[in-house]
Amino acid sequence: MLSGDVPPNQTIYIKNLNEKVKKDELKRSLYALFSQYGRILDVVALKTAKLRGQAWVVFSEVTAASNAVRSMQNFPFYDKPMRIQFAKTKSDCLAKAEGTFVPNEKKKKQEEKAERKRRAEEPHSAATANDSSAQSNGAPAASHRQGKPGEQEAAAPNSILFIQNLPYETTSSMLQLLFEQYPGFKEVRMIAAKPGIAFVEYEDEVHSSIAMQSLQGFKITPQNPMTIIYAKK
DNA sequence: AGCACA
Repeated sequence: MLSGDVPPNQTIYIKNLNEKVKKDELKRSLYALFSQYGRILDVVALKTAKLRGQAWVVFSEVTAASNAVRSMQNFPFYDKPMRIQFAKTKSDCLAKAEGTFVPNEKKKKQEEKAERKRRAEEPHSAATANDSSAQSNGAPAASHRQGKPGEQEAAAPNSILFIQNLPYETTSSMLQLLFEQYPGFKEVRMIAAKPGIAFVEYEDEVHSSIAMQSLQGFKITPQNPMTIIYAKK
């Protein structure tokens, strides 16, 4: 019904993703965005002809996946509304975890597919279209639970937030994806000379406060729970 | 639109 007739499971399938976004950035942003809902075990995205614009996010809990499907449905991500369903088949990382992983099946499937295609196109032995360009990268690993909010002393409320403890590789566009979820968002500012921190501006203190509460301790990587305080005036 | 992971 709601989620494309696939029964709930730990993996969500996302389509209608912006195909211009590089695979690596896409994975990181998806990780950042979806770790709100629970521990993420894997993010899979391929840029092959048939798999671009789609991704899989594997959660450690079905409930997390369900919440993600519900809450992030049509979320404007890189200017395109995400379409989210449950994945049709079990992710390899889950099969591996429970010891039911069968690497042969995958090979067989690929062969069958290639053969079918070959037969359909040409009865003779033809060359196969080899479009596999998949590679793994420094993708997300399992994260810990959401940390408790930082214990820093509260400055006076301010429409500008000061973010600390960001991973070195954080970009302002990544932060924007995160912070623009909350109403009143205006802009993210980072300083090239000062990695690990950022300023995020909202229309007023009310809106900045809500975002602060919501994203306090948010982890872009498992080692980096962000600390958010009001910027000094 | 499109359901993979090597």
